[in-house]
Amino acid sequence: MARPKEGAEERLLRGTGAVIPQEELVAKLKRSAADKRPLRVKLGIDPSAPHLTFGHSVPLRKMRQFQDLGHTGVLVVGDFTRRIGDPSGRSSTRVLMSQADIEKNMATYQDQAFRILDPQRTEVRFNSEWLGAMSFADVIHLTAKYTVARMLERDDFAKRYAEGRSISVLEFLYPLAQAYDSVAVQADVELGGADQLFNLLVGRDIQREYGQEPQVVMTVPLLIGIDGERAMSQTVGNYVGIGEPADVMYGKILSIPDTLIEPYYTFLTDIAMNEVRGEIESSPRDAKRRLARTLVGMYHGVEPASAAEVEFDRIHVHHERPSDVARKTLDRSQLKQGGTIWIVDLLQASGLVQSRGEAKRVIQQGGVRVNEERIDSPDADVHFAPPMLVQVGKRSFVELV
RNA sequence: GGAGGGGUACCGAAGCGGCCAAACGGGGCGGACUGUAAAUCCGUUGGCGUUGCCUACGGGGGUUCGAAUCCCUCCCCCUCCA
Repeated sequence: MARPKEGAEERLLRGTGAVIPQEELVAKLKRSAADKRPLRVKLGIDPSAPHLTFGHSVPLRKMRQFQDLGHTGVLVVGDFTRRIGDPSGRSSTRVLMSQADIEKNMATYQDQAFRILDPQRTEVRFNSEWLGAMSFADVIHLTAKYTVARMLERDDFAKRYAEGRSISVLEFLYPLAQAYDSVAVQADVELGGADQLFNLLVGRDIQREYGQEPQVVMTVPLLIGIDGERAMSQTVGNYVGIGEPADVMYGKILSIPDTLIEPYYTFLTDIAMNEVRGEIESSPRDAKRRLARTLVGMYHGVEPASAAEVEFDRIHVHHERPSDVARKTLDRSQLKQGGTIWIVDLLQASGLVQSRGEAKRVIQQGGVRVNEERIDSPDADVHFAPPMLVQVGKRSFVELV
């Protein structure tokens, strides 16, 4: 099982940020092969949102690489920490979550995570298992193993402290709790985003305090979201979900700014960079289409990927109606004498607008078409002859029957 | 325990007695343009067939012809000092 193949190290190191310390990783890999004992590779996940995104996929893919070499992936769900409150400090208003919500999110998480991971080599653990069992005395013992000065080494703590902004004691407990997770699952390696570096390092110290060999810390860069500016996040909305439908996924990828094409190839696909670099330069459009096809193919299959591409071209390049339009039934009591209906009522019935005011607005702005014909007056009545294709904007269609 | 700052539309943030359905920015939506659902530009952004009415500036009460703006009270956040 766990025997390093030719170039295994190189492959594991590709696309990583910090690997601390690299020699220890090499040593652990060697020993693992010699003892036929898989390494335990930990990744903590926050169960606060219902979907995994391409951002999550970066460390998950790294974990998969370890699994392909025979190692064990340990997903640690931060259900306990999540129930306690906000770890970030950037927003104090994060809502606490109930166990039921967490479990609901976890169901979709696992389903999505196993599109990347090898289920046979994955352990899923909830940190409430051990953190929930600790007594206050246990917690105090844990806190005694780390100093305030060292906590303040963390960038955002240092900065906030210097600026006189508040840092709650709870926030000091988070890195400790996460570090204790490493003790509990006996992690050999911990993966995380670049922003997790400090927390992962605390894990090493705490493991040592508890008499364990410190884990190797491996970070991966934070993926920039599809807005091209901020890190991918569900809160911000600039994300692509692993579980999203093929056509949505395809469209989102195609909308990324050109500067993201290269990093997305690097961190999200297995395609060798020298294979695409030229194309990114010479024809970003084609490079991006290939990227979209590749990624949709990875999560949905080759067939759905090309179908998504065809559909995208149909709607956005050729400006045709989509092949699959939602259908709604019109309540006939809204018809006037003579079988006509006020256009505003028609739009409301279609569900494409939220209010009459919005209906009138989009009409005045020239965004409404009925059976391909632009409607230009908010006072218009139209003759109702099902089926009718109602369109608002470029990409919202409903067929009324 | 003391001192102070603040809660405004989806979000951030101005306004501080009538000209406020409320500046500005972000987001959203529509249009133009485009290889693109990117960027850019323009417009629009509470509800109601609607020269007006209703709902809205943390909750409740009050002053006034008139309140987001003044007063009382309650709730909640934040900062500093101890």
